[in-house]
Amino acid sequence: MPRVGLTTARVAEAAAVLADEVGLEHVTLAALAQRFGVATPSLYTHVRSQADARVRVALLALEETADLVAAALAGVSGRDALAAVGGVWRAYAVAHPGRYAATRLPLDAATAASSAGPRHAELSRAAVRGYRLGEVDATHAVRLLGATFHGYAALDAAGAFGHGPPDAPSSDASFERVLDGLHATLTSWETR
Amino acid sequence: MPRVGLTTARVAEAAAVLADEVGLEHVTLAALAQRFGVATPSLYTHVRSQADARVRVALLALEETADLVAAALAGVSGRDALAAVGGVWRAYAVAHPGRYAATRLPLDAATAASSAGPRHAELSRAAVRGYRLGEVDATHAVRLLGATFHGYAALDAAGAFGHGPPDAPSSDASFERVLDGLHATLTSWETR
DNA sequence: GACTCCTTCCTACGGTCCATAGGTTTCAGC
DNA sequence: GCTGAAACCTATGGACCGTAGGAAGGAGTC
Repeated sequence: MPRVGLTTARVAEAAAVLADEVGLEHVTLAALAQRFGVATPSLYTHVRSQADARVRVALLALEETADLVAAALAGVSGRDALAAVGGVWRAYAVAHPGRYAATRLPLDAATAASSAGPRHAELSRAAVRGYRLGEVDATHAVRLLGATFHGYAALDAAGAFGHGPPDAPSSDASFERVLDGLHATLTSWETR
Repeated sequence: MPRVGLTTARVAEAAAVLADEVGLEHVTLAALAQRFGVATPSLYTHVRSQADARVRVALLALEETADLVAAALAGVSGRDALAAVGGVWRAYAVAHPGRYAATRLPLDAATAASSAGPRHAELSRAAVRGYRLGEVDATHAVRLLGATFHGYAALDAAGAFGHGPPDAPSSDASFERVLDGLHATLTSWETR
């Protein structure tokens, strides 16, 4: 029997592809094994459990999005920087719904610390650097950005913006207004 | 064998309690049946499937939160109204994590239309009424509020605000700043 | 080129759960 | 007491997770 050449990384990658195709909650080890042409238990050499496989999708997606955000942020500041970060998440959530959902998984402290999460925090701080905020205010701003962008992506993914009347404004239009709002808020962010 | 007296409503209520205790993803029909002292298949008289049970938790939670928001909004406007709506969601997400998670489930169009979702949209519109926005801008504002509050609750629930350094500002403090930001944005929300 | 041994991958298995099929019992109303 | 519609049951099949223990591929050694 020829060996397939499984590795932890290849399993994680396949899990990510599968997640995008069928949704993160349908990423089963059975389906992954079938995709590799391998018996289910063989995967346990490379992944500890089903939950572990999903966490690895999250780590992979966090790395990917961090790279995308870093690239999008190059050479821009102010509202453009906000649009860059928000745009990456919005586009990623549409293009890779399973991976995006994985980024919303709660990670334990050690895993979170060694993930690209801290890099995301750094990138967000960089995105608001142009607004010349203090240390603490920058933290608040990073949280505001994270909450807004992820909340927006989540509502969009859940179809919440499509449940209204047909003449309602488009999600794109609302997103521009959201960026306007964030920009205005950060521009005149007087310290309390 | 004495009958337990199951009804769809009682099953949904039990599912909600269970969801808060063990998490929405662990709401199994087996666990529900055990809680009632009943065989698993007996539940199918009242609920179509496991997914149906979870959707019913969502509908129940949307009703509950709509009532809470309506009560919190009574007699307030402006920033206080924003704080009222946001405060309800934040408190609910902490007090009823399983129910809250259920409110994030995607619903099909018919279910969404007959849920308390439209009432939530109406309530949010009422919350921003004091800012005297136009029809379209009000829609944008409602989306902004929804995205921000739910994104914030999600990040908080995922522990994203606890992964930072120990001297980072509290989640409560950031939330106040978020309210400030939303208030400032809506106050000077010039039409494009 | 045969040997060794680590690793990969296998079969076999037990357990939990969802969901359907079809029978039995409870109980309200007559 | 009778009847019929429920509620609730047992039996069953199927999907999946995860463990145990064995067989086989293949890299490195002599």
